[in-house]
Amino acid sequence: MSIDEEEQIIENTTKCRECGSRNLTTDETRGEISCEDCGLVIEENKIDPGAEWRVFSPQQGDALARTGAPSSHLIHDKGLSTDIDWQNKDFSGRAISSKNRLQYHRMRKWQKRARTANTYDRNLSTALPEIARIGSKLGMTKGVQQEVAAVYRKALEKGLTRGRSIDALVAASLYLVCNMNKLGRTLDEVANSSRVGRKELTRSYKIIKKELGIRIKVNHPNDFVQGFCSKLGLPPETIRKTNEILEEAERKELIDGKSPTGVAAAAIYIASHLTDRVRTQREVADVSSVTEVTIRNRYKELAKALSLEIN
DNA sequence: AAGACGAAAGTGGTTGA
DNA sequence: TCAACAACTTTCGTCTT
Repeated sequence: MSIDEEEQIIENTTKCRECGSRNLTTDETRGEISCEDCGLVIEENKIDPGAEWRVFSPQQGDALARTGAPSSHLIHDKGLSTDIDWQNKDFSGRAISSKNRLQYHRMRKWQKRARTANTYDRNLSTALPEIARIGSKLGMTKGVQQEVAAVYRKALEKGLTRGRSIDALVAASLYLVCNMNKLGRTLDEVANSSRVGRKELTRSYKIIKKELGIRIKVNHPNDFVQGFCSKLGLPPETIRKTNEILEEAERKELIDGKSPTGVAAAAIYIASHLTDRVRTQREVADVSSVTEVTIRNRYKELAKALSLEIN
């Protein structure tokens, strides 16, 4: 790699490629680096599954190298099991004699069976692909998906799957992790991406939360601003304005008891007008999973209390 | 025609007896 | 377990641009 290329890479991770700002924040739990000014996610999945050492000579590389793929919660045995290869070659690549082939075949068969023998593992081998499926559908990073998998494992160990569908528990774990990390995914978004209905999801969600003793701080409108605004393609300026409005609203106690998405949506709606990047109530409603009516109601309250006029 | 407005009735969740 | 309740949704007619 040339010096230029190296500098380019360093540049890419210290400066926003959208607005050029150097005002970046690192979010450890999400594994994201994002721009404070425009909200662009610069780097996701920061966790580097590669080698953590630097190598200065080939000999040293060999000495340091451990073996195998990185461990992952997303594979039902964490990727740590050994496979008997389906190629009829031995470890050194030589062909296996025909005499031994039959024996190898039997070994493979039993290994495969044994690996998913107990219900725990069999459960995981359906659940984990599902986590990956919904996770990527919702644009979650691999790191977050791993966290979901970890929560799911705990639920499984507590025997929460008994009598419940795997899909429901997966969706619930996923939603839980979203809430824990303030990822701003709504209940509806998760329900729509999974195979379970909203009702089933909330039920499992409550159970899993209670049984695992996880406390979630109630969502704040701020948690959704970033996400909604980027879906609406709104500039940093509008995001800033939205946050100002929310801050003011909080001081005047207009937020408690209201759905945070509704408040966020209304604030964004107002901000979009104030900053001349107009979005309709319909558009804002669509990305925030609230109705126009709710936006109107919140917006009226906000406008009145903060004496804001939009035209 | 599109967007905003508001009334009215319906829905699902929470609370408290 | 049930009723009361607030927040929110759905639906629809009307007004404004």
